[in-house]
Amino acid sequence: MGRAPCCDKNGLKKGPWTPEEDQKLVDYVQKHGHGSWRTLPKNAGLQRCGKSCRLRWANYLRPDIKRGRFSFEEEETIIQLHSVLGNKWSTIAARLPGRTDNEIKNYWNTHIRKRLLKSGIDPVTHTPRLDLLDLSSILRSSICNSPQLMNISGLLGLQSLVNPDLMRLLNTLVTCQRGRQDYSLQNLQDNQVSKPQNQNHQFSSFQPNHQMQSSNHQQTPLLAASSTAAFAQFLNEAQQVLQGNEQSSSINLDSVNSQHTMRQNHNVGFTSNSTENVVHFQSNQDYGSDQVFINSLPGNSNFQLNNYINQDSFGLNSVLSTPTSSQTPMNSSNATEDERDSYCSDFLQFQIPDMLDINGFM
DNA sequence: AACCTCGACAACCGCAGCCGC
DNA sequence: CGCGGCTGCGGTTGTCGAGGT
Repeated sequence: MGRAPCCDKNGLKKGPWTPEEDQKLVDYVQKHGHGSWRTLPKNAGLQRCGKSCRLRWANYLRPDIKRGRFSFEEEETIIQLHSVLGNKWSTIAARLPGRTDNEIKNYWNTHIRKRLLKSGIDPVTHTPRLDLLDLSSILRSSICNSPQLMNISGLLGLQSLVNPDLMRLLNTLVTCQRGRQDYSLQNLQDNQVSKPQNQNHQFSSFQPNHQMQSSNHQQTPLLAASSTAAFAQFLNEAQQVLQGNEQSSSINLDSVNSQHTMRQNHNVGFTSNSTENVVHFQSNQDYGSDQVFINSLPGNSNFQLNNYINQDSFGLNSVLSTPTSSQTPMNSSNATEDERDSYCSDFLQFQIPDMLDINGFM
């Protein structure tokens, strides 16, 4: 219908607001309320269009606006809400008192989005991105850092707790992976000699990423395709085992560290096209009790990210609840940006190899 | 010291929906 | 019911300062 411009552009100022303009706007709104934004600038003696005034008031001058950096709880809430609502910034802002949609949008684009990408998560779909991931990174350090790790159950120290079939499957995967390595066991051992500290970390394969990086950088990078094929083989065998294991379709190691249950688990599920079995690499936030469990789940056959909140499998109710304080490295207002990065990449449990340039995907 | 790059965030633009006339 | 104005919303751009070269 040929929309008229929001205001007469002639003679109206644009760009950053001066303190004098801010004061005029604040004084006027406090005395009269904003009323009609269209007529406000004239009444307040401002050479601005009403739209500009409304934006300035709503995003900056409003008295109930909370300034300063976002807390971890706020950030967590934003991520959860965004995974459900998408770019509904105003709706998200309604759940964060004192924060504006513009502020949240900016924070998302400059902080959270990049962090998710760095962690291998598509910020739009909140699912892992195969094109960014090297699945082998999850197990690589184990393969390369410990000559005895061909026995994964030994690596995990869990023989008495874990279904031996699961251990055999993990061994299969590791063997498959290892067969693609160009270097020999001797090289691995030499490597180990050069990094004796790793022998003290039986759980090194499931250490948070920031603890793995130094060793990873010295490994021969594996192609994602090869690791995907290996993983497909692994899943195929997993399916067979699970089919023959009807009494328990869920092999869950949660009990191993049940004392460290967390309020929120952010689980990354790898699913195969040929099976509904999902392998979760789940990281607890205490940095010391990472877990692996295989679960038989119905549903998607694609890569998926499941956010389980209080056992509510991504229910809207839990997402929309006001976040409560949780014991994380992020709670402290003293948490540094690095700590936030480390934490986030930990619970998302993905790591983009440095050699991959993800800028092109951003 | 000058220049460049990049991150952060304020502000603008244009579209869509709502509502009153 | 349709038109036009107003507001809200989301995407994008502009500006500025800090840090690096």
